[in-house]
Amino acid sequence: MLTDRQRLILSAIINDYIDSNEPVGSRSISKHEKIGLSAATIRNEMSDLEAMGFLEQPHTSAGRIPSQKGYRYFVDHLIERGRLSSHELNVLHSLFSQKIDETEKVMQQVAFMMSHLTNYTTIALGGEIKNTTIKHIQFVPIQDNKAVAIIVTNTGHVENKIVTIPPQLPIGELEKMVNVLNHKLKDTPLTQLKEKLMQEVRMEMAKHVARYEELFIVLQQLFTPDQDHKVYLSGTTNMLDQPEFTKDLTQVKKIMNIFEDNQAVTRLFSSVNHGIQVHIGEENKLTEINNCSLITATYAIDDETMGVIGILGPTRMNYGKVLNLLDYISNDFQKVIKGH
Amino acid sequence: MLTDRQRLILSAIINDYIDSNEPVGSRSISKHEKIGLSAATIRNEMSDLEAMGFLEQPHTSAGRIPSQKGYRYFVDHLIERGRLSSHELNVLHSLFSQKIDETEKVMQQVAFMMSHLTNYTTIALGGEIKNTTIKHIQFVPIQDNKAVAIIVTNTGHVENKIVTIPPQLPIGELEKMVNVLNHKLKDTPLTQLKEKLMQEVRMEMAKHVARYEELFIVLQQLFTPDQDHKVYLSGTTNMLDQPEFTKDLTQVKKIMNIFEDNQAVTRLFSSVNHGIQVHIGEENKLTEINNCSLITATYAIDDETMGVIGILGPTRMNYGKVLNLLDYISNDFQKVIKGH
DNA sequence: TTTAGCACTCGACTTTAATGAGTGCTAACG
DNA sequence: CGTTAGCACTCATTAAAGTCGAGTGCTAAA
Repeated sequence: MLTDRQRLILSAIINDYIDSNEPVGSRSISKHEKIGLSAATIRNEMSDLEAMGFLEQPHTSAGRIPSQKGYRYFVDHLIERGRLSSHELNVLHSLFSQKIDETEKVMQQVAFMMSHLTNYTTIALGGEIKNTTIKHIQFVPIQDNKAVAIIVTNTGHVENKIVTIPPQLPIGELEKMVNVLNHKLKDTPLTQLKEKLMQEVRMEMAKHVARYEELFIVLQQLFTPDQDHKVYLSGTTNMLDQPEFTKDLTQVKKIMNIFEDNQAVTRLFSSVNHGIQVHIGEENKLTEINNCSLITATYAIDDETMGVIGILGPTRMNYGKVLNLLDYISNDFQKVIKGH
Repeated sequence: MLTDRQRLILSAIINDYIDSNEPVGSRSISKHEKIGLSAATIRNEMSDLEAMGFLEQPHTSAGRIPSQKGYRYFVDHLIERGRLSSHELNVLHSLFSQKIDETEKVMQQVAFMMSHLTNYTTIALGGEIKNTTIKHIQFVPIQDNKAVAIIVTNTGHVENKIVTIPPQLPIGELEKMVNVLNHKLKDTPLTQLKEKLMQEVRMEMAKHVARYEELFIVLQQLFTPDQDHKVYLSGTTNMLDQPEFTKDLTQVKKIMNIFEDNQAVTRLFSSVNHGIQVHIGEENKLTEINNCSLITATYAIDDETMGVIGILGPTRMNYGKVLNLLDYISNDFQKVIKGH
């Protein structure tokens, strides 16, 4: 579809634009080492590339900028993956050597480092429920009729929720229920939880526990998935450094408001697939970020998909750099969690 | 120190400036209903007020703006507290009627509403440890040598942390330790925790638990206060609506970066006293917000101080409105937590 | 003590002109 | 036939000059 020369030129234009955020002119391209052509020739090619939809012209007498289609082609075919710089490697290794135990802290740290290495906003989603199993369930009474329900998963995550206990419940019934729960639900994947609860647990409770219907209602409350993903953010203000956003603050506001809204963030990530993915401009779910690109990477521990890291920047973002970093993090993430 | 007339004029100027964000001129003040004076007279008074340090002049031929001292005097002596508007009351009542159980959710909700009612940024700090006591301690093993330590407080808050268990610890020793802990630490205020741990618990463990030194190290890790306050934010982007900040984005960046840094936030709130407090401009701990004002209110449940809500805006913020709202929330906060 | 009048200041805004990077097109060149 | 030099034209950006008006300080009169 494109000649080698056109690919070379397109690539040069996009790379230049990513650096400068200014329409790229024919003359500056013709000066590139690898291209031994005059500005006039470049102009002809540019004109063709524009006709094919890879480039756009902000106004008649300006240079060209990449179109969404241009970026897509660039990401899919032209991008050249480099090595990480020694600085990047140092930062990442310092991260890996930290042996942080709590997943929360790790997430926060990873997000922090990514945003600092890229100068884009990093969004990390934790706690994918796939393959997580229940390790332990417990109720701790805290007031007359309230108790904290605590659920521990095999990943060491602790979920807790305050529940109301039916009044005048005979002492011991709660304990019986907990026994049933632990017996029946231990090692149950969260995905099968609901199902198992409604069937096995219900039956077992009917056998052993007095007033089980009331208690069962409590359980249903407890296990209904109110949990949005936990969102870890870092570098949100990096948005303010991008000249394309600084010009229109209302847009930055809209974008940053997304960060405060867990639901919106979850929606944004709802179509993320396994591995590394690039969502360019209007390919994104939320119109607010239709001139941003979001690069997502799922990460896993012991081959269990755990969550997603996303890097959000302008469509004119440094795809190569971000992809390299995410590749690295994504592959070696378990090392961090497990402490090298 | 100030005549009644001067107070009236100062008040009028500040109120005008809060609305308009523009230097206030003598003519506009002389038009005020309550002031039956000509612009020339106002000018003389303004000149005096400036000499006394309550007003400033951006440049020779401009109106006056309040100085920090002016705001301080305004807040301390001139501010008139009004009633909440019916809209505000509605919003707050809808909040109170929600019966949300989890403190986390409540905090988030309160922050959300405050930021929407004020159009300033709201920062809520949860989990003041004063008067919180320990209700239950437990260890749940999750891998060979790891366990989740869970601490439940009387407020229903659950703290959890992953700890490493000494290798080849005889089964049962962990349990023994937990028994000791629960026995000795139950109902201990968090403030006395460290002390009690080092003395009573240590002794008791020495008696009953094998290899207690190793386990004790684990405990020390567990109870060291790594816990920054949990920070709930809402309306961070409201900063971008304030014209004084829009002009200098680097400043907004600095401010918003604080929000991402738990430590900085905690420092910012470190000097907060009981009740409602106004921190104007340079009175604030962090230089980044030296042209902001922070209004803080401690809130309590059952007379136990729980945490702080802070509203952050430009020094030219609507003190009256915010104070009214915080007063209300602060007094009736328990209702929300307890579900009316 | 208050006020009207007046000259003066100075930021904000508008207008105009100059600049220059970039294009498209045409004609010549190898 | 692809490539390139030349040239007229476009148009955003920047700078300079000029206008406007809100506001002040001071003086003198009520």
